[in-house]
Amino acid sequence: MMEINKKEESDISFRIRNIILAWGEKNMRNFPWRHTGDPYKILIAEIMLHRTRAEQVNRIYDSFIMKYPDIYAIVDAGPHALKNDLKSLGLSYRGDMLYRLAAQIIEKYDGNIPDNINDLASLPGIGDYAASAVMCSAYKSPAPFLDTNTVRIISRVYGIKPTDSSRRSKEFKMIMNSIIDSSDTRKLMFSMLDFAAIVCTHHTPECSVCGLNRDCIFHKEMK
DNA sequence: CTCCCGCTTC
DNA sequence: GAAGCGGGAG
Repeated sequence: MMEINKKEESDISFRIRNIILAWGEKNMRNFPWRHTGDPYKILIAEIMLHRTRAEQVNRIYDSFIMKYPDIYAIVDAGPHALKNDLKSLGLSYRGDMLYRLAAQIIEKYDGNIPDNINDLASLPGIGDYAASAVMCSAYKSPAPFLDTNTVRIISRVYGIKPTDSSRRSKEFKMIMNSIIDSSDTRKLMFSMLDFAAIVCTHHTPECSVCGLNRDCIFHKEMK
């Protein structure tokens, strides 16, 4: 009984992993923060991406990094200048947050961005998602990305109704870990984000061209 | 677990 | 109206 469930579970994880990775090979989007291993640049991207579309961030990201090449440039600039340069992204409190973030990294960590999930998540403006993104992208740790997009894929395929707390729930984290297994986590997570943004969209998902439709409970119920 | 945030895009 | 590579506060 338990054996069968476990096997079916791993079969689905296996198919999700490979289908998403194959899709990503051809369709993964190409943002500057996805190619760097510099924890600072990834941290900046995550602050900007907070509840903000990637295309929107992409418009200002390069010039922002040019203007603020490191954590000390952030502190030197001060909250007001930062708020002004982040204005087009909305959520104006992020200017202050970014300043406090940089100041705390300098004060507590001598300017070095922490390389463990607990210290990262204790920083202002950095929660589970951003901490995982830094661990995965900068420090090559298999940390899962659980955001509205990846949660949507899992909730649809597995038929679990998503709630506001799904992205922090143990259930979704465990499923995501089973999908990651020992694959290239960074590539898989970016592929998954883009798959959700392009195929498994919130409104009118492209189920007819979705490689997961055979396994997807959401799709089965829609037919 | 629930609610809010702020602007842009859909 | 709702939602976005979420995080913090209640």
